[in-house]
Amino acid sequence: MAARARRAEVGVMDLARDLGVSTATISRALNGNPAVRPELAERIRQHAEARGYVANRLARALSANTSHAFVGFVIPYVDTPAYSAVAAECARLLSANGTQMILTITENDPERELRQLKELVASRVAGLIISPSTHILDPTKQLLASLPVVQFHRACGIDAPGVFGDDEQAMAQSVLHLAALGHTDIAYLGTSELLSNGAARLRGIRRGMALAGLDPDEMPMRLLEPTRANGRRGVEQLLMEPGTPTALVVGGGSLSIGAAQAVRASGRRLPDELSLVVYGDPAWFALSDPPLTTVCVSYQDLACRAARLLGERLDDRQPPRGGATPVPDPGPYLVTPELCPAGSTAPPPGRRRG
Amino acid sequence: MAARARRAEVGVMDLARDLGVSTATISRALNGNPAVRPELAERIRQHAEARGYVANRLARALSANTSHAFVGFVIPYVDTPAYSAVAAECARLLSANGTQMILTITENDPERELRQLKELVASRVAGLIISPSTHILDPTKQLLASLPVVQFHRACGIDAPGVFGDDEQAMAQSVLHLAALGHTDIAYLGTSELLSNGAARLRGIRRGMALAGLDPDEMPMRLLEPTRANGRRGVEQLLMEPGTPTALVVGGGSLSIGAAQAVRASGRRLPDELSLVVYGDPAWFALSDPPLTTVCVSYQDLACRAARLLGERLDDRQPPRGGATPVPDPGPYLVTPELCPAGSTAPPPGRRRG
DNA sequence: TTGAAAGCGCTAACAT
DNA sequence: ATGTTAGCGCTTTCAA
Repeated sequence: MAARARRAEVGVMDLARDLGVSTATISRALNGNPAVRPELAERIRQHAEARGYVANRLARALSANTSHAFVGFVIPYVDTPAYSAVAAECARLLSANGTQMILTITENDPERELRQLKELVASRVAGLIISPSTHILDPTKQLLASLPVVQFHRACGIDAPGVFGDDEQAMAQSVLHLAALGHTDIAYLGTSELLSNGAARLRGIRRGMALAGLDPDEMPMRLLEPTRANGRRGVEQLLMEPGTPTALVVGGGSLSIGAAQAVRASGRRLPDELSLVVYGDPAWFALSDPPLTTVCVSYQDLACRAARLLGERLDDRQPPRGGATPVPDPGPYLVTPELCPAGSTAPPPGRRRG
Repeated sequence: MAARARRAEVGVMDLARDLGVSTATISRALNGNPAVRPELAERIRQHAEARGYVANRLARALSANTSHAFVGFVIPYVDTPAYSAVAAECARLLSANGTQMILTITENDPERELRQLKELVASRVAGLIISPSTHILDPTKQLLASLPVVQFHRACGIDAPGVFGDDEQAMAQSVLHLAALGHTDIAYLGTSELLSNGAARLRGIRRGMALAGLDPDEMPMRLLEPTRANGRRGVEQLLMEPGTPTALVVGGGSLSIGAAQAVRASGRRLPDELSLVVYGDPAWFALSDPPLTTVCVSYQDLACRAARLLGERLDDRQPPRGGATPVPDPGPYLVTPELCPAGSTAPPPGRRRG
């Protein structure tokens, strides 16, 4: 009997006919509009349920010209925890809000980013969570200015709130940690200064060096696009240079994985022959032996804030009148990474022998 | 001047008025309908571009009652490569097709899964790529029967194509590998038999045991929900049992990570005191020392096939008449994992000393 | 408290 | 080859 519930596609009109009321009443009841007599509303809801009615989100969003049906989630990659953890958390929070998340991968390609952003506004997304590509295009910036945006991990000079790791602070700390152990020859492998987070990390490193009484300009370093391969490459280059460093700090998650591999491949023993500080999610490094001293970032925390931030921004929609935004922008949220010292850092060889 | 391009929201009507043609012509031109005079079509496209027109996907999808605007991507988790790699690849392929991907995380909760699936059909998704939850609900199955679906990693007894790792084969191989080294006390830590892949892996293990002349029923094993914590727990339990095994096979990605950690924490040396075979993406285990013998799965490969499969299914839409599907269903696609022997497997202690 | 009717922005018959 | 005219399924004035 009930099994023949094929693609019947029940709509408001059907419900209205069934119950002898108007589509308007149906709509109101289903949206919890208090103007409907409670008893009637209940009956309508039950009937809708019984007939297996599911509202067409497209029609709804089209009609109510503003809606929370979709938000866009735009990231360079999804197969690294820095992004996937945030994606997971945002999906969860948005879903609880009845909003669907359109996932979009840019692979750090500015053209692709722009194209996909256009498609997203074409889908009338209520807002956007984005980790911008390195070389963001101008039209992209303009687009971003036209709707609620929350950025994370990377900032791209637009006027939108964002959540970021407080990398500068953490990186400085890691240098001081090494210096306290007695290291003076510290090398840095990090991410392009064109990335806002790359720049912040480098600033931190330099500040740490200065605070430790070392000359930042003497420091051997490599700034590369953040990939595992570059992590390996960077280590190989840095360890081949004259005046080999006794300690290496890596500023970037993917770089760190590659770097740790390369260090092991080079045969250098941690921490006897080299001290190593990596960056990222501790889970990545769980298997390495010895455990690595890590600048730990809580991506979960970051994700929560990003999602919540967008939630607030969406609720700011339709400020009744007047141009002044009542909610003061609290500036960027900083998630403070924590330096977790472990077995990969120790005094340098010279010190230990002396 | 051009800077005041506020939220002007150009629509087909505007373009039509500008150019003195009808909205129908605009629509046709923009959709590449050959019925429009090429010159006019070109002019229209240029004007649309110039005015910064972006078609409203919602209106489009609502009007053209069938569309490829959205597909749903439904997975239990996104922060593990088994899923995120597939998500990335699908997003890429779909995007090239002008389709947006709605990401949905079930966290393996059947209720949540059903709810989200309903929301997806409410958004009139053209199809679905899904890795079903463990205890899928009956209404969920019915829903899945009503639209093009491709499943991956896990099968849930619905009539839909899918792509899976050929785990049975690979797991059998790993047992044979250990047996060839001389192991007779082999333990297995795997995933619930309720999961299709858990069942397949266990079948493989048993087959391997039988082929090696060992009694599968004697084998110590634990079948747990696939999490890292359970990986640790399982190892602790198995290594505490009387008649401690000399080799351990782990069937599951997250389990493997936890297991590797627990083995190290237990102080057992690989491969001298214990041989270990893990399962999953080699990248996870890149840092472990010694390198782990791994059943390697190409998630990228799997992802490609899944996305392509859905592409085909979507093109099958609207079979003009007649009920017979012209394209024969090729059955499940199997991606064959590869056993990569490394330093974590060796002859058992007894053998070596003898 | 409810209904009638006008859209939302686009596509697709059906005319011309 | 182009225009006219209905819708798609819902929300939302405006009236009653």
